[in-house]
Amino acid sequence: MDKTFDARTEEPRLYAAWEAAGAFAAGANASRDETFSILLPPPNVTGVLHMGHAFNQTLMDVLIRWHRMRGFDTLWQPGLDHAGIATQMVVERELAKTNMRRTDFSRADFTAKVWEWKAQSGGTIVNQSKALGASMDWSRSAFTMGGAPGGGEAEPGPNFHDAVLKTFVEMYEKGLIYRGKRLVNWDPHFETAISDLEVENTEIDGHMWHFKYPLAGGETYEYVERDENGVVTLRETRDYISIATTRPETMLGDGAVAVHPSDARYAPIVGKLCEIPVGPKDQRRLIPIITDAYPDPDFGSGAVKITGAHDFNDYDVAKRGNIPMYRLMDTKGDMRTDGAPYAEAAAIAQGIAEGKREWTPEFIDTLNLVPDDLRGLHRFHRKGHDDGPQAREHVVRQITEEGLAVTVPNPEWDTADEEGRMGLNPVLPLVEQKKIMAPYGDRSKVIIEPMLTDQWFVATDKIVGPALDAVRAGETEILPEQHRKVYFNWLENIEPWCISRQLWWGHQIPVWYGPDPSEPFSSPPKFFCASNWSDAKKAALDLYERAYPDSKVSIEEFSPKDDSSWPKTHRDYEDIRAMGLEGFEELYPHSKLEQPRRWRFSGSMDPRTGNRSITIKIGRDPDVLDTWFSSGLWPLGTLGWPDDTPELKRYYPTSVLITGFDIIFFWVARMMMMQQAMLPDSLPRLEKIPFKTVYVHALVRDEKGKKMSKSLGNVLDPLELIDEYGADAVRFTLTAMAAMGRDLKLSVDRIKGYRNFGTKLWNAIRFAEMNEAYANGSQTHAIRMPDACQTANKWIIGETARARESLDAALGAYRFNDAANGLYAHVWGRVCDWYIEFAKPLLASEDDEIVQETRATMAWALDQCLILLHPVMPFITEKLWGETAERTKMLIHADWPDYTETALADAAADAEMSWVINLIEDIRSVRSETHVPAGAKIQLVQIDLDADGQGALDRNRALIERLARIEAITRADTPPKGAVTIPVRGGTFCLPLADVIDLAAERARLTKARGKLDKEISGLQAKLGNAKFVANAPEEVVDEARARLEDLEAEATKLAAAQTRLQELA
RNA sequence: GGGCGUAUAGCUCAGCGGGAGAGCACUUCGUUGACAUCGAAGGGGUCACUGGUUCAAUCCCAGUUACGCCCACCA
Repeated sequence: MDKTFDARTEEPRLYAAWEAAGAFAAGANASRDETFSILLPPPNVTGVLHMGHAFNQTLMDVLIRWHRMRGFDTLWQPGLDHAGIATQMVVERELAKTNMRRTDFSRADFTAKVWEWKAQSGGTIVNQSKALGASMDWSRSAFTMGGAPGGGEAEPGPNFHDAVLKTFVEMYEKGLIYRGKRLVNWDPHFETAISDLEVENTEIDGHMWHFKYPLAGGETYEYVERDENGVVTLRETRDYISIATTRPETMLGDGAVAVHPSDARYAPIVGKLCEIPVGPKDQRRLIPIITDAYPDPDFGSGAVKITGAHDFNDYDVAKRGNIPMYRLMDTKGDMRTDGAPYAEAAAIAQGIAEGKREWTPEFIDTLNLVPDDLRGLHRFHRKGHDDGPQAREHVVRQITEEGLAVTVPNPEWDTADEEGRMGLNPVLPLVEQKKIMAPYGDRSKVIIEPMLTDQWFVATDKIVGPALDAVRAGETEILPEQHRKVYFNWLENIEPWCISRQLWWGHQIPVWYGPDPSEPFSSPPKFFCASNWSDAKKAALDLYERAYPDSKVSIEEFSPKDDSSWPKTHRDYEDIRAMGLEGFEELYPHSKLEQPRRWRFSGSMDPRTGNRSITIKIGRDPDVLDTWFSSGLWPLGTLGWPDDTPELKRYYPTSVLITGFDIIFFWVARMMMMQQAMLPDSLPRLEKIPFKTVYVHALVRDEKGKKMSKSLGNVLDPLELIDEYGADAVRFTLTAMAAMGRDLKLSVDRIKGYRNFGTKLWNAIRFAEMNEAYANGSQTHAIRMPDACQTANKWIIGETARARESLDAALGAYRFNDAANGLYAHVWGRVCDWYIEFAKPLLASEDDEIVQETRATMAWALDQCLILLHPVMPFITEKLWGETAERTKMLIHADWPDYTETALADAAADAEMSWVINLIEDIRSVRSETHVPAGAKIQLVQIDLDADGQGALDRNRALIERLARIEAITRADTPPKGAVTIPVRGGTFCLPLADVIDLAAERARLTKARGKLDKEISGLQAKLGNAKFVANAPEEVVDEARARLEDLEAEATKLAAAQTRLQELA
């Protein structure tokens, strides 16, 4: 055997052997009925393996391998997530390299490109997981877009597409999914809505501007400010109301100014109109001053402008107060360019404000209240763009120039002399530099714009109940427990989930739109929700035939050439208007197309027969579903649902989900809701819940505790680490550091240390090989636990049983760090440090029985190490397993032991070996402290010894002599002069070191030892002297203290005697 | 603003009601035929602070301080 394990060449070979043997397949090595199943949280197709994956896959693999060896019917279900935005982004970036954009392609052509990309470079992460040793059942690999159009036959795994559409349709039919115009988070970069969870709030340096909204008609009022005691601190006549804002560009869409009902300062002007101070002077809009509970009188001026279409708070206020809302921006977040010129739009809005006409939701999109000079500009100036001032900057400038900014005195004005004041302004506009929280898209890193658009939502409040109940009842256990609270907190306050995305890559929403028969040319549309075209068509035909009994109805699919954006831009709107109504006006003269439609309604009447025929084109919603909607179906979808597959019966509910805390909301909570919503009510609750346990692991950080990130350059690449130290070392490190509930700081030193641990094991086996422990005369003997006589052999058998029990207990409780550390301590600290050393003299024995027994014990004990270590360090252990003997099974399928400490441990042997170990350690310690050369052999003198001690000494003489480097053990009645005393349980030993001993050093040693002993003795005495302790403490605690005191006192006596002798010597 | 968490050896962290632990680092010694990716011995801690509960507190409770993280709409 070589001196070390060559991980780089051996690991891939071993992995290939496992794969070739089908060792990972579901049910492989199953010898009992119980199942154990884990779903891999599907990595993004775009993904590469990072430390987080390595960590979470290691933990899963440990559990899977452990259960597989225990004979469970295991399934580790792998797969990939199509990752809508992320993937589309990657492919668009690729296209950008050749100066192409997504919109240069048709939707079908673009998605074909994505599929192509997926086939080429998607899923590299799969092979990377293999390097880690992950034993997933690759034959069952799933994909969240599996079965979707464009994927082709090559796409393996279950038909996820069918499952997703079925889910949508069912949820729609049950009223769990609805469409509505609501304020959503809009990503202007990707031009899509995103969910609340995809928004990251980040603190940035912002400004707060203060502007004056003049009262209509130059009206004035007494503005009075008072302190807490009601004393007037400011009184002035004002003709304006002061507003603070961080987003001046949204002023254009204001519908009102709100103050708190209790705010006395503004009471005189509530109900009056004020003017938005932007736009052409003669077309300024007037808006009402209203009251609402939302404004905080103590913040800013206490007055808030209400822009319902671009702010979540304002949206609520506007809905409460029926305040008009106007969308100001297009899908890119630029100021709108569509619709009528400003003058026309403003006049209509003015009519609404004055109560002359009613505001309807249609105005949100049809009225463009952006002044002509600002149309087409960006919302605000973007850092790093050299395109000058944008809407925000212009608004601020215009207001300031007009003198409508709230001002503060210019500090320079006061200090300047008269001449210096030339060209200075006595006052400056009030602009506060302020930290503000800005919403960013988690992928685009662009500021999110709240936008009023039509989207699809899941009525989460209707499906959240079972997800909460399952955890509350403990039917799903969340570990560590602190995450339960986080889970509850989020679910108890859950908001509707926006699931539509204006992307191309994803599951297209299975809803077709058609006209309402009573109002075929105006909104709202009729929905035909069906999982395929023919069902949708059938539903449409059914509806329209009933609606138009006199006509012959035919249904066709509407397919616009370009359905790239939704909602439609102005240009699309014009196009559609131009396409006209195809000759049906006579029948429905009131029709007026005001909005883009995804349907066509046309008809004709034969003037001779009077027969009417109607053609209706219904069009499919171009949007796709949020990726998390499909990954939310991961448990059912991967197992073949909606078909009633054997896998579904067998492996659902799954045993444990291992995932990071960052996706508890995104994924875990949604899976908990969706599986239970989709499984039939007739199923027992426990059979609907997707996981018995959710183990939430912490974050892997760098060694300084920083989050690993590309921009910081502190990313540790698991593949590089595996290449350098081997997968086993990386796995062991991650397992050993996986203490529940705490982030782990990963350092290369630690990995190196565990690589050394592998080498240690390797060399222990090498030693056994050299000593023919495994050979035993025949090539293929079975390695069985021997019936040992030698104390050391009995002892290691008991220790092994202990190690197995505590390992199983640790893994059973997901205490991975305890599992790894226990293994480390057993293999290195007990087997290598002590047992192999003990075995050396035994193997050198002239008694062949002792030699054979020791060989057999060693082979067995080391075999157990291989078995117990295998889940954590699969490669090196499998290699050694094959190296040492001809085996009937690979280690990956070896039987996990079930022996117990009770059955195997021998208390007498344990006591004896700990006596021996203590003696050896004491002798070594004295040798080292008295500077006896390490190589020198010395005498050991036994002074007195009780029967147990004598027996232990006699039985282990060879071990003690070898490990403590003792020349010979002799007896004496009294310690020789100058000897160093070594008290042991039941006796005293001496090391006659008169010629080498340093009296002063020995005196110091004894004094120190006494000091330590005395301190502990007096502590124990005080404790035992306390009547309350004796009365109240459990009996065994008191007994233990007494016994310990006795031991310590005996030792102290011996040390005292040694001190006296030393004194006499001097 | 709400919630959660963490403070233990120089560093990274276990432990968590009855004797302060591990790995790394450090010091000294060591070519004892498994292993220098090693072995042996050792130094190093008022277990953040203040109170409380208890016969007993690093551990439980309350508060303080410091540092993290998550959620949230203060214009």
